[in-house]
Amino acid sequence: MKAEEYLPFWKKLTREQQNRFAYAMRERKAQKGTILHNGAEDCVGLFIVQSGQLRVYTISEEGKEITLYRLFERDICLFSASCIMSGIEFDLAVSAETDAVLYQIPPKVYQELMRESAAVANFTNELMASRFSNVMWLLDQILYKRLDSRLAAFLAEEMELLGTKELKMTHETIAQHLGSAREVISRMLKYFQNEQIVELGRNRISIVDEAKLLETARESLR
Amino acid sequence: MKAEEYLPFWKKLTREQQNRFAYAMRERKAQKGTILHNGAEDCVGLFIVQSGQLRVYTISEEGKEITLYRLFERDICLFSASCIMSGIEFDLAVSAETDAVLYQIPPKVYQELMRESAAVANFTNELMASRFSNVMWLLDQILYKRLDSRLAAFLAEEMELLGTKELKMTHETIAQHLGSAREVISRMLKYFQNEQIVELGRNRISIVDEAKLLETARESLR
DNA sequence: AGACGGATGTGACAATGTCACAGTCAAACG
DNA sequence: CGTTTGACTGTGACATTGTCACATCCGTCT
Repeated sequence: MKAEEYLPFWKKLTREQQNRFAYAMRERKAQKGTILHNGAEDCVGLFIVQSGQLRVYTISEEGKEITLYRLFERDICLFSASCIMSGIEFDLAVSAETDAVLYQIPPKVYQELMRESAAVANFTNELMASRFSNVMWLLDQILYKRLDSRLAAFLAEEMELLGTKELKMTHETIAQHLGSAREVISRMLKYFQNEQIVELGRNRISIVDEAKLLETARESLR
Repeated sequence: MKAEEYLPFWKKLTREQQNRFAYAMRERKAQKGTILHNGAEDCVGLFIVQSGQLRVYTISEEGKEITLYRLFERDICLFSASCIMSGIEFDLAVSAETDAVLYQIPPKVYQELMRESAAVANFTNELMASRFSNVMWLLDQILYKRLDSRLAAFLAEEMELLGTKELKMTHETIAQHLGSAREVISRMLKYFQNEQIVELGRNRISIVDEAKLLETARESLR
């Protein structure tokens, strides 16, 4: 395991701390769809994403979801260890959007190091600030952007991530990403189809006119 | 100045660090309405609220506002020093909602201490986690609560804070707190008036039926 | 081929936001 | 003491998004 590549504070740890860290760290494979963390009660510890893609999201009491942000290779998932961070009073869920390989660090080990080392604590700070930034960005989107624009942006992002114009996903899934309702997404996609931006099939959305999609993602402020 | 009362990490600082901190700290008085911080460019440093009440909010390009959270006595305003926190990529504004007295800590001094002391860094962490929690709470409100419920809750909170049932504020101001539009708030207040929950006047909202107000704040999930 | 279940389509209506403009009140001024 | 001015509030029409209740469709498994 080459933890040091992922952790900028590595060099500032003592040899003993490095050993403790390395000794506690485990590799974990997760299949696509696995729920890695759900709510405050389970406290699996930090994840470092070695490969694959995670989705961090919230679920309301009624079961409505919205994606807060995603994590990719080299990203670190802080909130799967939210129990060790005092001050956090909200629940997130984390799932594997693709098959993924993770390094897992037990919460207690990380917590200890954070208390001992200013470098680790400051790193954790930066990490939290990044996630905070992601959520603030989302808040802006929700408050000030139209849904058609957000939908277009989402489709463009998926296209980018998957490297294909043929997206295999249901309208319901998209609604859960955007925090909207299936019917609304369905209508909007149908509208996109009329505009020749996409072509629709069961469980399939093909981007036909990428330029127009990006245009839609950009325009239409509320 | 009794900074130590406000700062749980105080006892973990060396005498020299304590001196540096105390020497750099200044008292600052701010009149109601003063904008203490706006955007990433100005970096005044941390505030500790000695008395009064601050409002932390965002403004969109079009000028729409929404209140993220408020700070009261003994609270610490982190984002007025957002420049020293790497990882933060969003802009907030902070204003004094009442006349206020603050302790002000220069960004560089705090940054230095954060790098040196794990206690300071961990404290900063907790602080950020708290603010993050506030924003997550707000996100939940926006996504899953009806506006009438949020409005009722806001009026109840104001009543509580000011210790009076006679609120002096404009519909526009309320809209800015809730991230809504003036017309919508006006209509909703008028509805509240019909329901004998409030009584309205120019620049004045009197809570008539507190029980009903609280009821409205509680019920009506989306 | 038929049945089943997940996925999508649709209409009606509710909630909120937007726009344009009208009315109204209170402080300030002459 | 009346008028004026600007801020505040009211209102209708319409756009956007969410909700609900069903209908329909498509692919897979018998």
